[in-house]
Amino acid sequence: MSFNHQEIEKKWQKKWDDTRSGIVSESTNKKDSLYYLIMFPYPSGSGLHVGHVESYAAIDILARYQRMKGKNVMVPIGYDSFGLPAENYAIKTGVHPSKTTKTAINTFRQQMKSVGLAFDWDREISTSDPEYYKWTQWLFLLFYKNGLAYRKKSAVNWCNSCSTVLANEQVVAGCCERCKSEVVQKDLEQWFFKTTKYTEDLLSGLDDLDWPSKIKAMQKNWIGKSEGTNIKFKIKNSKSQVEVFTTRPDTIFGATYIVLAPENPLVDEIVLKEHKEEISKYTKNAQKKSALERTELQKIKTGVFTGSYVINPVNNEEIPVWVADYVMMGYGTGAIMAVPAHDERDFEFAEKYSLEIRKVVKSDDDTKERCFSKDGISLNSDFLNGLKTSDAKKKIIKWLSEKEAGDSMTTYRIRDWLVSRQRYWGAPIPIIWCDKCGDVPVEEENLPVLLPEDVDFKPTGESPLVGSKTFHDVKCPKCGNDARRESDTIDTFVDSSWYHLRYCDPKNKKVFADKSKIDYWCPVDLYIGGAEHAVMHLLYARFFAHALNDLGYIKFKEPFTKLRNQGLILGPDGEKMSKSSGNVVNPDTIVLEYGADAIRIYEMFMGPLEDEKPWDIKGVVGIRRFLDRAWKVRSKINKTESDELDKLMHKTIKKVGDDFEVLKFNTAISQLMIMTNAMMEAESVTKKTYQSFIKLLAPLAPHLAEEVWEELGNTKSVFSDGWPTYDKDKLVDETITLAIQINGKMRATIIISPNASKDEARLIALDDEKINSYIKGKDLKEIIYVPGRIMNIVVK
RNA sequence: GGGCGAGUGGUGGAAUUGGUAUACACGAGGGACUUAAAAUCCCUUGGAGGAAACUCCGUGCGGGUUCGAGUCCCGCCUCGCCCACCA
Repeated sequence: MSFNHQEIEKKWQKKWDDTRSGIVSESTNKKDSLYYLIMFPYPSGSGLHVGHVESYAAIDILARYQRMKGKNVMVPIGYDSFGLPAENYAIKTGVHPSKTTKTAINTFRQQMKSVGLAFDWDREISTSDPEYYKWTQWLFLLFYKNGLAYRKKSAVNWCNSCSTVLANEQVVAGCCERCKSEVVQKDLEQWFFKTTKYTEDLLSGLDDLDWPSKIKAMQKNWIGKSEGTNIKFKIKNSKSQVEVFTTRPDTIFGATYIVLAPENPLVDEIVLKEHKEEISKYTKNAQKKSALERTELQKIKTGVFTGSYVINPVNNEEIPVWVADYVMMGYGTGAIMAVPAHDERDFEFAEKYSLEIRKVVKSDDDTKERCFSKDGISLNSDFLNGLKTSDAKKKIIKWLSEKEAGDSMTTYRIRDWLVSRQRYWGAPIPIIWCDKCGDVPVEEENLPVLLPEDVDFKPTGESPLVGSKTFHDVKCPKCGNDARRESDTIDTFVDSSWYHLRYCDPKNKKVFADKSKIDYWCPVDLYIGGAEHAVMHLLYARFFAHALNDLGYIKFKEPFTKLRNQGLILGPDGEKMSKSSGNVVNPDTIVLEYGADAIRIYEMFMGPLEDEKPWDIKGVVGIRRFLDRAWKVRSKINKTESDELDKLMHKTIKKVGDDFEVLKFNTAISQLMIMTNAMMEAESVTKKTYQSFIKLLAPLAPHLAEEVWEELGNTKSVFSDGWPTYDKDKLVDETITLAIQINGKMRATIIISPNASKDEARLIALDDEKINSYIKGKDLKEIIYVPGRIMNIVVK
């Protein structure tokens, strides 16, 4: 006999929807509040994925568990609904993104409800909703007014395929993070957020976070702090100087040439007439190259001599200045001093162009032909000779700074966040351009700046908003003259940088969220999502929190106290699920055939939450069998049960609770299976024990638990009756099997009290026939006894 | 090149953080029920040897520490992910 999951699910899902019991979270003065958050989904047309179900089920189970323990838990849900897929779909089909988005959201909601997720539906938000993006625009203006949003012309990443600029974080190995096509450099005037204002805070803030070390490392890596020295080389026959950045100032006596990045503004200034043509050809060519080409591995280094020389401050030597695209403008000062004897890249370049290679650091291994880039002892370096690299660095920095020829300098890889996009489906940037007044912010009472409907979606390199008749032309709020709106939209990563704040107070019309409500819920106690957001969303959201903290809007700097990444669920073939491989598992069909409880438990039972693991439909069948057995235990209910069963129940209560606390759902489920098997084997089970079991199962299998609970004669929800408690005395057994090792090898077991003394244990062990056969005729050297764990008899 | 992580049965994975390796589940084999199948229930299931009691081997490889190592240390191998001409 099997239970009818379809009927049960329909019944309880309706009941939960009607009563909203235990789901709606109020900010009260109750202290025990928890804020659990999952990274909200992009509502794609293909619907909910089994990967979504994994993290959502995990959060849902924890939330239900904590609510049973009396905590006030908020688990909100919403949709990251602005973005390119809907817009690209519109370009192809002509269907407006708002329409497809609405449909997709309805599908998502229905699917999430079908797996019994107890989200607080009253807090549902959607980033493309004007009620939401009004506040995205408001925050943009807040940043603008406080100097955290600014406009600047610079070389930016441009994706031809997406027809928009991209932030540095959205360029992966020279390609667009979204569409994987090549990214090129363009000189454009764009809007930026000043993330670099909080660089050090973003770095140090990582220390106290309970986040996977990998994500912390990635953020650290991305911020890319590098401590080195800025050295000034005077240009011969000029008042100007070249500033270079190096982490090895101790090798300055080995600097045999200088390299400028092609984009370095100094190039034009110092290049000699006879070299001008060649240089401009080279720099133009370099600019045309994509970031991918520039950084391509094994690339043959190229460069051109400028004709100019600089003076080395330590020995007044004249050093030639070259331009080469192996030096990047975006890092350090866009110029380096080349020390070919001690840097691989410089070595390669020097060999090619026959530049001097001068050794100034002694290596441990002189037989090596190639350059030596590790630390060693300085030589051929005048006053640095004989010093260890670390000491030489100190000495030269002191020397340079005294001569005002250089100083310590810290550089970072992180750049300000480019937030404008030349695309339609996003929040319009709330700025008005006036010929007289320049850029003027839209007044607060005129927010939101609504997305116009009368646009041609086709990207032209300009924002599609440019073509709108209703949108573009406005009066300047300052002077009243004819003006035009900024037509770019805001990067959708801005939308998702503050949604966790809006959840605290999603319907507020006066502020983005009431301060007291943010104080009550935030920061987020547990955040679950994919690791792919390591340096984009998570860094941006942290920046927002740091900025809003700085501006006095929130009390905390770090928005997500604890973070966990769910592992990827692979297809049955062990490959990443994708439409093209045809290995995508649709949760709907699983829910229909095996039930919502089965898919929830199966996804938790597959393995540790953070691991990558393949889908196996046989596993779902196994879980369904377990649920059927758990259901069938009802027929065993009687007045009595064995002591062993009672004890096992208490152990199970402890184990399941402990495992939930640390998100080890797989072992919690395994314990429930052990309990179920024991109940099925038992003569009878008391109602009390079975009810406790059902409560433990309830967070995992809420539908089944509610149904059984009601059948057992309870009138209120199983979730309203509290989490079972265990009796400590019942966790220990009167006797246990103790493993006996002889010389470290497991040889026998004895039955003994877990807290027997060493003498007692020794007596029993030495009385054992089998043990005796091993130690007969040998010298007993030592007996190691760990009560309740092991005894090791050492003989010779 | 740098950083992070992982290697345990046929498979997914357990192992109280140094104490009976392989819990739980899947799969496989055998049996019961059935006209038959499905479902369900019971038994077996790391490898090798043995009729059996039992013995030996066994957590990627090689060392080490320890009474005792999947777990700690040193040196390798393999795989995965992230970053990378970062000066």
